Amino acid sequence: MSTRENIAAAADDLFYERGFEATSFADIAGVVGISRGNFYHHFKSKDEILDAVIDRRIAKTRKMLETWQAKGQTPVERIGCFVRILIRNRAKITLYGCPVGTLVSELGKLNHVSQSRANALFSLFGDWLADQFRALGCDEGAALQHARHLLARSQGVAALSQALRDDDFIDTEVELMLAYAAAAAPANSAKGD
Amino acid sequence: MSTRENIAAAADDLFYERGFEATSFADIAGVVGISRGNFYHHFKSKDEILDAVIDRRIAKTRKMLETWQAKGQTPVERIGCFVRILIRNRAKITLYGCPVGTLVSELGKLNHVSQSRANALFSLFGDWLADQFRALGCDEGAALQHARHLLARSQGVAALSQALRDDDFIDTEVELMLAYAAAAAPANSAKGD
DNA sequence: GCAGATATAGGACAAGTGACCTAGAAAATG
DNA sequence: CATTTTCTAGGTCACTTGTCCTATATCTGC
Repeated sequence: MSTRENIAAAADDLFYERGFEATSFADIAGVVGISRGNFYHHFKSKDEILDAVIDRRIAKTRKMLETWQAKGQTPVERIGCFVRILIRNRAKITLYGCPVGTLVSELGKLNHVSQSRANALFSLFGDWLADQFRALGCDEGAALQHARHLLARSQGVAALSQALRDDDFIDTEVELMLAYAAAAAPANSAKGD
Repeated sequence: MSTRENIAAAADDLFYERGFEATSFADIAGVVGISRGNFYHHFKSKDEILDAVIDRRIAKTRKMLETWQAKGQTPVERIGCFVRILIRNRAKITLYGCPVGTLVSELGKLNHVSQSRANALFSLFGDWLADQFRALGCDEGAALQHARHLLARSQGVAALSQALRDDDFIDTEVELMLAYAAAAAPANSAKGD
């Protein structure tokens, strides 16, 4: 892996674990094992590193969504893949929250130019989820609403699990979200509504 | 209002709008209109200001919950008061997220000593919500689960509304949460389940 | 009006920040 | 091998941070 990629990878972790502003060049340099002055050969500024980190996360997310999509499962099962990230990444989420949500929140408070770029991560998940609900037979409006609903629910679970520390809480909420997805198809939603 | 209270009030706003770490003494001094050196007559450190801010928020929250409790409404209506904070504070939430959630998240990433103190704010809302569900006839376990569920949902809505910007989204989710509360009483939950 | 407590201003401090520069090492290219 | 390009280390820069100090102002009780 190139030095540039090493820097982006280290920054990715640190921005997640400590936050963007709280992470210094010295911190990243310490992890990568290079000198501080060397940064500016690869990135012109800290903001440029942030953009590289966001690009990295977008690429990783895209790949992850494609994997879920290619598995040939039903839309409900694919939505299950999304929901179960909460379980798969439970340890880190309990400590640092959702990587997307906390970054967008911090950049928003900092009035940072790259907030809109970070929001693209939300759109990535949101659009993909909406596709699944459309595949379930939902019309455009319902698909969007369901997608945002699950996005919000997972954000909430991540945020609260950082405060609580109750492992059962995540499991319970994941089950509820899976049930929500299963009941979202138009034929079923009439019954549940 | 005393200078000490002025400092705490200004810090309260700034910590919410910009974040704890991103807010400097110079920022607070600018808002209050005093000199930087004057702080240390009222607070020994920045962390002490943070504690004062948390105390302030706890007191305000307690008062708010008491108001809701004293209104003599039904438990479902009281839960509605909680859910509708999202609408009442929509403008600020869209810009800065939930004051409780974003603070707890930031302090968690900073490994800050006062994170547990900030978590008390979550407990305040959580315990109160659990009381309402208990009043609805839910047993201890169900009441706790419902309370955390709504807490998480409201966190998620706040987090997502900072990214989206769609006013309809908040309204839709609030309606769904109100419906959830209305259906939570044991007699009704059997029907909905 | 005086003495003591309280409050305020403004400067100084060391430490850390992002940014920049230059000299030299390493790698690639001819 | 020589030369050009790419990379790296370490120092320096101006600036900001939280913290602390001292001199002055304001208020309070006698």
